[in-house]
Amino acid sequence: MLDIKFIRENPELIKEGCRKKQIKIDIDQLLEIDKKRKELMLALEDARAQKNKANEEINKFVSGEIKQLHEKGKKEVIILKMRELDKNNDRIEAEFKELDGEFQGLMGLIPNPPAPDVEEGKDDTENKVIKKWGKLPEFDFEPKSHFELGESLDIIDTKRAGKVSGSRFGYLKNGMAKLELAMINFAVDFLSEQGFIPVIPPVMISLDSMKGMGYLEHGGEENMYILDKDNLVLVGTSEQSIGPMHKDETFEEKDLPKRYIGISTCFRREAGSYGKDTKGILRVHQFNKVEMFSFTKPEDSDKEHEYLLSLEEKLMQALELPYQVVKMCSGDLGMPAARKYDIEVWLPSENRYRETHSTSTCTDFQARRLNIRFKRKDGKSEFVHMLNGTAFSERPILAILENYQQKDGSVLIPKVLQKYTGFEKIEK
RNA sequence: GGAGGAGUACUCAAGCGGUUUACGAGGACGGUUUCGAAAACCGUUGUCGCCUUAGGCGACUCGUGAGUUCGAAUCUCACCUCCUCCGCCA
Repeated sequence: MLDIKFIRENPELIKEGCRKKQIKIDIDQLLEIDKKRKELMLALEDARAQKNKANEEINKFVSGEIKQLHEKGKKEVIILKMRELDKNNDRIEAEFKELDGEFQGLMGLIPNPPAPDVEEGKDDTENKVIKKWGKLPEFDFEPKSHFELGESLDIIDTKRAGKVSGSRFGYLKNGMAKLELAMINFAVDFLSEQGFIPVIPPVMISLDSMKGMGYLEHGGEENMYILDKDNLVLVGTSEQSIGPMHKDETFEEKDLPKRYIGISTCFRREAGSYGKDTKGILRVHQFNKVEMFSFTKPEDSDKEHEYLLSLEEKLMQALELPYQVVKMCSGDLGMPAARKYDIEVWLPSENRYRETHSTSTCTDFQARRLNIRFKRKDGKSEFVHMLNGTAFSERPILAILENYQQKDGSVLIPKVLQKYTGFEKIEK
């Protein structure tokens, strides 16, 4: 949700933001509705004020004295007047509610405009690589893909998962299961040291919460598992569960930035990705992820975004995996994001980089919807800024398998993870 | 699943149809005082809007939403959340 005051004052900027994100919304129509809505609101307030005033008249003649009024026939006159006021009130209120519904509906569809430094582009083909790190591995043998390794080492089982659950699921077994736990523990330890608060959040959240995070509009619900009977949604990332934690709350200025690490399973329907990445577990309906989430003051959010990116890089560097950083163009940003960076890891089997991390700043967009504020020293309250970023998911493990594979078919474990796994190698 | 009880501002907490402008206490912030601090005292401490120079004024706000009434924190209904007891349970 954007600030209507800001839209009134900067309509061109908002129009440009919508265009850059390739979302069609008639801002002029919105402003027209806003104007009428405001007039109606004033009329409604005035009508209510009249009613309240008339009521005060009656209040002057409480209990016993009201009988006196009655005798004089004055009560009937006042009450008749009240009925008139009531009618007027109801009429304006009904009119206002209708217009307000229209207004809120339109407001809910306007995306957060891209940050000024984000380049315009239509889709992911126009994203820019801004950094490369690490040396690509060289093999003196034909490297296997993660799913070939998974099968030969008996650590990933998609066949049986197909039998039990369907496509895009997998069993992680043996060394793979331990490696995943090791990576989660490593990330949690690393980020705890940075002051992040570890959280295992609910993975089912209310539709309201999901709406507050801005992921239900513009077809977003297509990618979610919605539990109709219970009005719940399975989260696609723990961000969706952590953001609404502080709904309707006001932080003290000294408590910001507030940083969390969410550890959760994530669920995605992957609608519209038929035929893509069908082998192995690169793209699955269910995976575990460690996620960073920050609440900051507005003036700190850009700095925080760079900080989250730097932490993601440090994590990848600790695993010694070659990666590149990609800055997303405007057309590839979601509804709430103002700026987004991806980290893509090198996958030898595909001979290209694939996304493992993503960090976004949503500025005050989500905070406005969820009503999350903070109080400045002078007592004024403002909306916080909210940011998120991946620490680790299952994809980096696949990258470990492929980048650390040996000629004999075994896989070495990155040094930093060895104390967590308790072994240095996965072998048959 | 059954039976009860409760949700009031940042926190605790009174009020249970009309002198409520939501009592009171604590916390936080600002001020007076002080060499400085404590204490004391005086303010401020929800959201939206209108007119403005200071500063006024209005609407909304007692879990949420409807309803009864001239008038609702207070009465009625529905829903949400929490607590206690019973049952079931990792």
